[in-house]
Amino acid sequence: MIKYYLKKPARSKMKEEIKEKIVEQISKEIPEVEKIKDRIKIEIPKEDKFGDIALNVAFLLAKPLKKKPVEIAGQIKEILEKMEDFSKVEVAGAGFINLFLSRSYYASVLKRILEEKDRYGAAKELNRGRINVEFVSANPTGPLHLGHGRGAVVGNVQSNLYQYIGYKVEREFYINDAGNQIKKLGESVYARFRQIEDPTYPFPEDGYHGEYIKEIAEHLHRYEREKLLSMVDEKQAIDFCAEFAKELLLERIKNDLKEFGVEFDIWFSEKKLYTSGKVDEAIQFLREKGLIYEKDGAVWVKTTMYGDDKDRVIIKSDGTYTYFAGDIAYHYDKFKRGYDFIVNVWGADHHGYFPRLRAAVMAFGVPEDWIRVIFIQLVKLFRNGQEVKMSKRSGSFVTLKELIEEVGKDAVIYFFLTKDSNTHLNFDIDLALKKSSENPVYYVQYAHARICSVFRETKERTGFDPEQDFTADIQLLKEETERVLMKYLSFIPDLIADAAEKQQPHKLTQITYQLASEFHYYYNNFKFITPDDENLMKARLYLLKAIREALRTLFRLMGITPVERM
RNA sequence: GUCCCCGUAGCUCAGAAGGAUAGAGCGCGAGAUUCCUAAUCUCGAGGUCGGCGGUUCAAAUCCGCCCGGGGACACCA
Repeated sequence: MIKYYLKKPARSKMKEEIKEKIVEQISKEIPEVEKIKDRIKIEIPKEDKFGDIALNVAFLLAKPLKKKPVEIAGQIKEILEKMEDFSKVEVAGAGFINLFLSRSYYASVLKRILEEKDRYGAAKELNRGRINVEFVSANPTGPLHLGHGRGAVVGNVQSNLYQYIGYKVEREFYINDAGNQIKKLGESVYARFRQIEDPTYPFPEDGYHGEYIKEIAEHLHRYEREKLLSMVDEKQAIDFCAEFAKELLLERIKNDLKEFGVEFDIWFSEKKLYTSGKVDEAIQFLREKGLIYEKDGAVWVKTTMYGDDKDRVIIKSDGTYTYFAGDIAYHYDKFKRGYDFIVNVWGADHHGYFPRLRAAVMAFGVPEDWIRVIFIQLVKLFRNGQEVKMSKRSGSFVTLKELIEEVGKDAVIYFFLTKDSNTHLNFDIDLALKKSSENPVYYVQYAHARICSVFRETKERTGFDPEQDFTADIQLLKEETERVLMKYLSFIPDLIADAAEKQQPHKLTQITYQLASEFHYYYNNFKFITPDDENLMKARLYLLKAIREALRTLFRLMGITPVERM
């Protein structure tokens, strides 16, 4: 699937700040550095022996200076060694410059984390722009299934991420309450209603088979039997069933999402688009721009003007609107609301639909990347190593609600975020239920609970309560593991911002897992409760407290519970 | 036919938008508990990054061609 994200690479704050400083120093002796400035990469090496930050500057200067990268690196090393942000500067490999951050730098990082708490690194003000994220948008014709759940998590977490980097986000659910699906819903419910008294009453061929349809029919039979049977016109009865079922199912959807921690600011009704004349308004707008014409008795829009393969019909020859017409009107409405950009979270099966919608939207006069789409691939459920086959048509499928009831909200969210939304996801129910390190959800939650446990134990044993505000001397944290932890903590805002800008919320699970893993290692190799060395104890607890806040920041973004006791 | 996505360890997948010896989890093999939670950790084996060219100091990553898998191309919603 195509990845539609911001074309500009992430400009993370910390890396940019460091880069500016470094370039400033180098340019004093090597002015050529200004020319290759944009290509300088501030990298966080995978291996700690390569330092906290790696620079590729020497490679970039090789050509203009006509010297070997290693020689240039040596020269730059001497310049950077004078800067106090770095405790050590090394030249390695063919010309990498590895920088080691100093303890005083880390002290400021930890302090900042404890001040910002579970909003570590988050934008203080939502002044970067106002955007709209539309997701789930399930037809109110049945319960939410796993695909919707994945879309809900991805849409919600991506919204959180946008807020983290400073956007004001409006979450929107588009209710497909017009058209054939709702009609089928009404027919299905009505047929089940009639079958209660007359089992031979025909069920519509492509109707909805789920048990919930029967339940609704039974409810109607109990409370609205006379009313429905007295309707002379069957169509009227079907409409009544449709309306009743739709409202009920929509309520259920809302409740399921709420329990899942997902809430919307706007519930937008498709039906209202038509009744309020917004479709005609949008078509009129396009007509004035000369993008509308008639052919073969239908009305077409010239989407080819904006990169679509072919023009598209918006009013069929029978006079009714196509679904596309509704979508154009819907997006015209969003356009008029004045967002800086909008994001749509769609099932991957709508992939081919994107160019045409983008074309229509571009006709409104917005740039190409004003509309962005995140595609959600299929979720397959596995139990006992076997795929749990799902079919909505036959009515045999596991709903989102059932899955949450079985494995818990946190596991569902976490598992939905383990892979790029763009790739197929295998959901292993057995793994999600395991209470061991194999289960990543337990693993990360346990890290948090463990820190809480250490704090409780500290208070118990020493009388010192780490939950209170206190200060510590970070210089005492001399272990390699501690340095690695502080380094990782310092880069977390960059990593989150990166995930936000690339629209890859699944990176949050990776960031979280890595932090948890590093902490577990620390726990297993060092003692934190050391009353005979109170200063060291406080320094370590101070670090633990920062780790806990960073975990909480990540949990908060994902919507996962920071469990204090397990 | 046109277009899009994918191909990395036995399996599931990462790979900080071109960097150092390609990583993790599971699985496999070997170990650790008088201990703040073993719901944890340590070590090891395992690779032609689908193939062939190209771009450059440097390619799993960018470009071209080929092979294999999946998907999209409605006056459906």
